[in-house]
Amino acid sequence: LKTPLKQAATSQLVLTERQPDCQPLSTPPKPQDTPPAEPWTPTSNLKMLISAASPEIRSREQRKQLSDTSAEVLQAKHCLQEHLLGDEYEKSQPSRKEKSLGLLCHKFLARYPDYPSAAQKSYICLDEVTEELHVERRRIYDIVNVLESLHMVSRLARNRYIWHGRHNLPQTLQALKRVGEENKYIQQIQMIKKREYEHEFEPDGEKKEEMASSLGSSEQSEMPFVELPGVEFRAASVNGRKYKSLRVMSQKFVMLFLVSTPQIVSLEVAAKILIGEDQLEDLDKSKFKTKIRRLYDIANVLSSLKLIKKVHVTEERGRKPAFKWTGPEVLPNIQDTKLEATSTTCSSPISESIPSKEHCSKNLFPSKGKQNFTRHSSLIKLVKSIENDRRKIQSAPTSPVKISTSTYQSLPVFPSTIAQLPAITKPQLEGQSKTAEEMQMKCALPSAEAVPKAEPSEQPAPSQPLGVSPASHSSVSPVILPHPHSGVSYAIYLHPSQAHTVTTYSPGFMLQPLPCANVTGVKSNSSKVINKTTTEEGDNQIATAEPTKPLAAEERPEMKSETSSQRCLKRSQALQENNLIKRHRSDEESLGTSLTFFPSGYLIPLTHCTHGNKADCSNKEKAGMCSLQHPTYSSPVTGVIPMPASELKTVNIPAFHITPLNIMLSPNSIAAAPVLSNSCLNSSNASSAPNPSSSALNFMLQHIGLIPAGVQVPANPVLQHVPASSQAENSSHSSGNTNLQEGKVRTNTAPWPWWVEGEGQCSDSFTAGKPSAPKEPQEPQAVTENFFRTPGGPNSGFSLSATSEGPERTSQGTLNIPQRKLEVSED
DNA sequence: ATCTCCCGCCATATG
DNA sequence: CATATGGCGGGAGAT
Repeated sequence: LKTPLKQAATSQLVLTERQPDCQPLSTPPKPQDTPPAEPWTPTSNLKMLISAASPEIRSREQRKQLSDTSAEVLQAKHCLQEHLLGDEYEKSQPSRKEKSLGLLCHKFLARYPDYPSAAQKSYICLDEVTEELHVERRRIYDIVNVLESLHMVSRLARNRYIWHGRHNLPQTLQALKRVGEENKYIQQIQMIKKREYEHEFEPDGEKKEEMASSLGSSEQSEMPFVELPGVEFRAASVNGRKYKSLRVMSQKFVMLFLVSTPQIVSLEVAAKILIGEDQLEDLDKSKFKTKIRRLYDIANVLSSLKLIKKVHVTEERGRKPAFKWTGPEVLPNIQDTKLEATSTTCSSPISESIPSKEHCSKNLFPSKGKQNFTRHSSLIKLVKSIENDRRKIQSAPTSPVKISTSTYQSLPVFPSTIAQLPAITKPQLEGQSKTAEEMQMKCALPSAEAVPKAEPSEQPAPSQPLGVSPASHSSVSPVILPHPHSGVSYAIYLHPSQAHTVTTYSPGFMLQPLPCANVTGVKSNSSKVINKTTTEEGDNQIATAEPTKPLAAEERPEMKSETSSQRCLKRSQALQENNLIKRHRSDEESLGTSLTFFPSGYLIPLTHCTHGNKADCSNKEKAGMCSLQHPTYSSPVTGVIPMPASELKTVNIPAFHITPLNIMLSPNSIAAAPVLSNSCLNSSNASSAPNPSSSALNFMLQHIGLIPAGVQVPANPVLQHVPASSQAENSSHSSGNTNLQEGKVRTNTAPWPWWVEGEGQCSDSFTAGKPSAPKEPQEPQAVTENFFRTPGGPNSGFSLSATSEGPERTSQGTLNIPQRKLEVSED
C-alpha cells in the first residue's frame, strides 16, 4: 500500500543514513530493494535526502559531496527536516511528482552545461547517471532518447553518450521545422481539427473517406529520424526500425509546434497525427492512450528543456491538455537557401546555418555498410535537385509519400522524404577547424577565470575511442576546461544579447540571426556581455544550482526584445544592414583579433578542405569559399537582398575568420569524424561533383536564383496577421490591442517550471523570491487560431509552394473556415 | 471522473 | 548468452 510508503519515506531516509552497511530500506519502497550493489554510504543517503528535499539543493550539494563529513550529513538532514516541517507535516517526499520524468530530467540536465565548449565534451555514462540520480535505467532512456531526438546528445556505444548541449538545437529545430513543413503537418492538423468540427455537426459524418484519403495522402508512413550533419547516429547498428518511437515521435511532436501557427499543440491532435502516420486511420482507442502516454513523457522532457510549456486549450468540447512552444523561434524556412544564421549564440552560429537540406538527411542506410555520412558540398546540390523532384512528385494530389514506405531501410536509392544525403560530418569540420590557435583564442577570450564552482566530479577524461577527430581535439583541448558552465560558454551566450540589440524584430527569438558581424571585438565585448547577462539574470533566473547557467542567456533576448520590440523592427533591419557592412570591414580588421563568428552553414564547403593538410589547405580554400558564402548568409539574416553573384566572388574574407568559425561549429560529435582523407571524393554521389569550390559556387548561385525576393523577408508574415499568436504571451505591448479577436488567452506567465511552482519547500534562498514574479501578468490576451487554413482545395497540390516557400505561401491560399474560439490557459 | 504518467514486464538489440 | 535498450500498457497518484 502506498500510503504507508509516503510517511515512511522520511523516516526511512533518516534511518538509512546511519546504517551505511545495512540493506537500505527494505521496507515499503520497492525502489530500495533493487539497488544491489550500491554501497549505502552516508553520502549516498545524503544525496537521496537532498534530492528529496529539493532539486536545487540536491544538485548543488551533489557535486560537493566528495568529502562530506558526518556534519554535513547531519546538516542536510536538518534541512530536510525543516523542509518537511515547514512545509507540510508529512505529505512530502516520495510523492509521485518527485519522481516525475520532468524533475528527473532536470536533474539530468543540471549535470551538463547547456553549451559545452568544445573542450569540455562530456560523456554520459548511463550507469553513473542512474546511480547518481537514483533512478531506474529505464527512465534515463526516456530522457536520453528525447535528447537524442534533438541532437543534444548522441550515443557512442553501450552505456555511453556524448553530451552536445544545446549547440545543435537551432539547427535541429530548423531541420525539424522543415521536415514538418514537407510533411504538410499543418494540413494534417487542420484536417484533424476540421474533422472534429464536422463531427460536432453531423452525427457521424461520412467524412471518413474524405479524411482517410486526404490524411492518408498527406501522411508519411515513414519518417526516419531526422539527422543533423554532424550528429548522425553512431553506428549503423542503431538503425533498426525500432528507431521509431520515442525518438522519432519526439521529433514529430516538435515539428508540430514548429509548423503550427499558434505554436500550440494539443495532445489529442498530436497523438492523432502521430498515430496516423504509423497506421492509417486506426481508431484504436488503446493505441491512442498509449500514444498519449508517450507524448506526456516526451512533453515532460521538452518541458524541462523549456522548449514547451503546458497549457490548456478550451474549446467547445472542454478544456484539453496542450502544450505551447516556448523554445526559440525558428526562422522561417526559406526554402533551400537556408543560409540565415539562426544562431542563438555565436557559439553555434556555424552549425545552425548549415543549409537546410543537409539537416534533413536521414539515416536510412541501414544495410549499406558503414557508409560514412560524409556530406559534400557538391552533394548538396545534387540533393537539392533530388529534393525538388521529390517534392514535385509528392505534391501530387494523391499520396505522395507512399513510395517511401519501402524506403524504410532499403535503398539509398530512394531519397525517401528528404534528401538523405550523406552529411558532411561535423566532426570533419571540427577536426580541421581545431587548430591550436583557435583553441587558444577561445580560451583566452572566455575569461579563463572561471567561477569557482563545483563541477561534475567525474568528467572522466574520456579516452577518445574514435579515431581521427578525437585525437585532434584532445591534442588541442588541453586548454580550457575551466568550468563547464563558466568561461567559454559565456562568450558564446553573450553574443546573442548583443544580437538582439540589432535583431530585435523578433521578440521571442532566442536565436536571433545573430549579428555575427558585429562581434568583432569579442574579447572586450565578452566581458561586458557577461556582466550584462548576469545582471539581467537576477530576475527570473531559475533557481538551478548554477546561477551562471546559460539558460539565462536564452531568456534574455526575450525580455529585452519585449521592451522595445516593436520599434526595433525597423531599426533593427537598418542596423542589420549596417552590420552587414560593418561586418565586412570588421572581418578584415578582426583578422588578428579573430573570433569573428560566421553564421552560416556556409562552412560546408570548408569541409572539402578537410582532406590533406588541414590548416593550409583549409585556409586557402576556405577563403575562397567564404567569399562566396559570405554574402549569401548575410542576406538572409539581414533580410537584405542577396548580393549579386559577382559580389560574392569578390568578397574576400580572410581565412582566419574561418577558423573561429570552425571551432564553434563543431562543438561536439567526436564520434563522427569519418574519413578525413577522402571526404571529398567520397562515395556515391560525388560523381556529379567536380570540385568543391565550383560546386559550391553553383550551389550558391542556384540559391540566389531561387530565392524569390519576398522570401528573404522573414519578418513572419504570420505574426503580422495574427499579432497575438505565439509571441503574444510575453509581450505586453501586444496584449492590449489584441482583444479584437475572439479567443482569449489567459496567460499566466510563470517562468518557473511548473513543478516548482507550488512547492513551498523548494524555496531555498533562491527560490524564495520567485513566486511573486510569475503572478503578475495575468492579462487576458486574445488569440485566434486559424484552424482550417487550407492551401488550396483538398486536392490542389500545394506541393511546390507550400513545401518550399514556407509560411507565406501557405497563408496565401488560405481558406479560413470558421474560426473557432479557443482559450488557452496556462496551468 | 479525468488527467498525468510512473513502474516495470518483457521483447529486441547489442556486444 | 548476458546486457543494454526501449516498447508498451496497467493502474495509481494528482486534480
